[in-house]
Amino acid sequence: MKEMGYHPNVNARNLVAKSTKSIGVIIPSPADKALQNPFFPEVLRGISSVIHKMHYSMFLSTGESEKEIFEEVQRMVHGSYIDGVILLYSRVDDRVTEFLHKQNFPFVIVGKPYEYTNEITHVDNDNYQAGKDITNSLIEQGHEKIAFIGGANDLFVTIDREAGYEAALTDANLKNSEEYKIHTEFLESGGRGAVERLFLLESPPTGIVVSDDLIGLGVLSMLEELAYNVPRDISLVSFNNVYLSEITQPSLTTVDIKIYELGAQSAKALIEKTVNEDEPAKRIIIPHNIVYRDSVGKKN
Amino acid sequence: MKEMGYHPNVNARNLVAKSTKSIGVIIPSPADKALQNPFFPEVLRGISSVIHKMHYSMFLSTGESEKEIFEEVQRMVHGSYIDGVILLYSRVDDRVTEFLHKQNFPFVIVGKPYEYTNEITHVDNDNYQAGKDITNSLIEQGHEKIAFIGGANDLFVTIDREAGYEAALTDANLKNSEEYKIHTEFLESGGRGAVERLFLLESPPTGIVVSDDLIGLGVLSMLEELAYNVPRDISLVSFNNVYLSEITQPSLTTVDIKIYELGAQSAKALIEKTVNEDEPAKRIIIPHNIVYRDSVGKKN
DNA sequence: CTGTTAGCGCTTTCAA
DNA sequence: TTGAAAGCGCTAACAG
Repeated sequence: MKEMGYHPNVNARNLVAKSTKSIGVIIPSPADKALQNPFFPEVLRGISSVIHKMHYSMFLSTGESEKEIFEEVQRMVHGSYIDGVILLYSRVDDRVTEFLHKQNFPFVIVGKPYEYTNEITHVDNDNYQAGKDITNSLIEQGHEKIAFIGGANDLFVTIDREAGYEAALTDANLKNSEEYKIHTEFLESGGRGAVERLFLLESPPTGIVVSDDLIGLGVLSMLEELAYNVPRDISLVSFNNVYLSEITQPSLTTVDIKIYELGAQSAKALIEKTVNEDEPAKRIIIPHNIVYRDSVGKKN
Repeated sequence: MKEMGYHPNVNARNLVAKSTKSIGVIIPSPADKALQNPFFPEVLRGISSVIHKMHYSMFLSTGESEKEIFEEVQRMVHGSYIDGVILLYSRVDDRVTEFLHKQNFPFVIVGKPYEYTNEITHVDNDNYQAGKDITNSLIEQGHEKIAFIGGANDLFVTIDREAGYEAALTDANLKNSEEYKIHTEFLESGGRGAVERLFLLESPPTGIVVSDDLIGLGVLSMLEELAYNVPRDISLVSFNNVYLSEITQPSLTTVDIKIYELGAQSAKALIEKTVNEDEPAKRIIIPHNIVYRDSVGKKN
């Protein structure tokens, strides 16, 4: 009967099984910007590793706008393209999250949900603690004037890491001034001015905590142009431990947030959820650790 | 009838329509390595832009091994998960290409197919010409001793770019020596030795053509560690014009191969092929141009 | 234990 | 123009 060359038709099977063994992965809009950050390829790797192991497939959604994403998610969910979705972002007042939650459709967030924190399975780092740890690593080297440069501040990562930075400062009885905090998309020209202003201050910082390796790379380049030497004149630390941070000159001290693991665990949790209807919501925290490299010097 | 809240079921529709309006995108194995290179996120962007416009979806295949990829492609094709596939690589003696071609399944290659070049639709740059052009840009600055550092040399990109480099040298009556050519995966420690050896030569190069921005970044970092100044001591050019090349210190002169366009055109061609059974095979060449930045100096 | 049948949700065809 | 019916390829339920 099934001699050479028979292959089941997925659509027919899915139709009756009411399951597609596919999951949707949603990249934040605008996808073109997001994909610039090595964070995403790396989560994707993590996700796809377990996806494959479980014989699932992966639909990638990369809308250009929030609206486009929302529509695609709607289509995917209602059309039963997919069994579940992984959200690679968490934003304040996000329609997609709202929708998925209302529909009671299986989904997990990589990051921290804005609302319904206890009802939505999410996998995240302890970004507050990570912010504290990395800031302390600067304090331990004698730095007392430490600035913070972060990306979009409607993102929880930024908020949490910044809060950790502030807490570390406070714990060490160090000045915690607004002048020392910058929020910028580093690729924009605006970022440059902000960094320059930092050094025009009466008492410029000797250390900088940057919320992301990619921004860190931009800052590094800026600093070099402005003729500051890292780590001699100024120390720099960041987050993510993306492969870039190893290659830069000097290499970056950064907190390794285990991006791959973030992806793998989220996929695992999602599949469990799709398989078992009433798998409870949970929060999965991936431990971080600091990777010490060459961008930090002792305060002299 | 169709008041609020009706959504067609894709599987039912696909079953009868014999079309899924989905395409598979195959990332070369091992996907984890490949995804490190910003090239892929960027093609993905290009692909997804037209995919969305046409209301198609995108299946991402990211196997860890050649075998895994092959199996997934088989599953996707036979199970009619997808209407067509985009191959993001072209390798010598590739099973996947062989399979797709034998099956007469719609697919396009980003790059140059090894066999059946005239029967397989592919979108590519003129990498030979690009290699020539970028090498000439070095020659025009007075450089006569120019080295070439390339990645895996079973990839057509590398081969073509290297051939262009050699042609430019020959055309200018310059020395074309084997000692000047290195093939390496820059992330491996081996690469370092190879670069060091270059400068131990009796007559070390004053310019380097690197086959890829990512490798370029690695070389840049190495050079800095070895205390060579770019562009003062040595000039560096590369390929791809990935966002990184703008951010490095110094920024990289590189050939812009329009990665986004590569992706967009391949998706467009594929969809045409899936829609129209006997759309003829074609070769689509995306024009390149050189982006001049700060990594090149005049030979002094 | 093997074989037959109903039905998944849609589109397309054909009849009214 | 509108409505009923057949069938896409499979799985699950049921009968033999």
